[in-house]
Amino acid sequence: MGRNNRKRNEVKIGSDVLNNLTNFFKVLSDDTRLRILVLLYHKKLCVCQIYGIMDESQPKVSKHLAKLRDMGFVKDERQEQFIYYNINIQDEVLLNILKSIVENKDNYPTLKVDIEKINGAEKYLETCKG
Amino acid sequence: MGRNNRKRNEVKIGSDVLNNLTNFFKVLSDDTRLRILVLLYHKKLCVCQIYGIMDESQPKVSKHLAKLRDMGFVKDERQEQFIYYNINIQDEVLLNILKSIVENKDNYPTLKVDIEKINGAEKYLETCKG
DNA sequence: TACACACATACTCATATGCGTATATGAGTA
DNA sequence: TACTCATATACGCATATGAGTATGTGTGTA
Repeated sequence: MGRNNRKRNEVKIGSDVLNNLTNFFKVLSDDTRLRILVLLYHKKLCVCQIYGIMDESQPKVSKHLAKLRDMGFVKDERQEQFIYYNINIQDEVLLNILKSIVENKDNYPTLKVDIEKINGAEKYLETCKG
Repeated sequence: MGRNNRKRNEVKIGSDVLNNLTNFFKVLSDDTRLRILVLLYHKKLCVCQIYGIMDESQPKVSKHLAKLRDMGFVKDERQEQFIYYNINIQDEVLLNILKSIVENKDNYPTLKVDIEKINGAEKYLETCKG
């Protein structure tokens, strides 16, 4: 159930009927969030794995994860010491967009490298203990 | 050749390899631009037709068109008194995203209405003469 | 109960974004 | 050349956004 009773934002961004779409594109319009979503599209990961794989700072990744969570595109879940995030998108149009990006990952070297690192994701748990 | 020798921005936004993608999503993250792109995906239109169909102000539409043009997603072309814009996207991934949105226009009432108005686009030329 | 670890958040700052209003520009025409 | 029309841009404003640094929070463990 996520971070218990900690404050959540329950963000409601925009007011137009196009909300679903434009909010999703707002999310994808930032490199960090795009990379995160592509990662989570493949596999549930904990925060330290994510910023380990992406080689970004913990607060940066954490903040973007919070935004993704508040906008409803990912869900968090504690497992022992770690908090795992997984994707939470049902909308077919949105899923297809992610799918299409992933299928063409060869066009996007950064994403490709990220994805390749997923297979060694456990390795990045060691990243945390430092 | 567009607006002749008027200043053009030749915008170069972002620096990452993900540019193509994230810039496109930046474009789509604004309702106005999303609607414009969806319109132009169907048919070449002049400015007054666009803001007529969308029922938005001329400067607002014009400014977003300029942005779309500077980012290379549309092209402009004068035909007599009017300046027509058409879409200028070759990237298959990006085209597929638009295609997918259009195919699911039933989910997006605003887009659906816009698209339905395209068939009477000539009518909106009269909008201009006012 | 105190500590360590994984993660979240607050704060500050610089920059970007979108809007409305007013005005400029350039092509065509009288 | 003066005028009109379609479109583009400038300006000022309010708000949003992202980054880094520092610190808070809660769970598990010693």
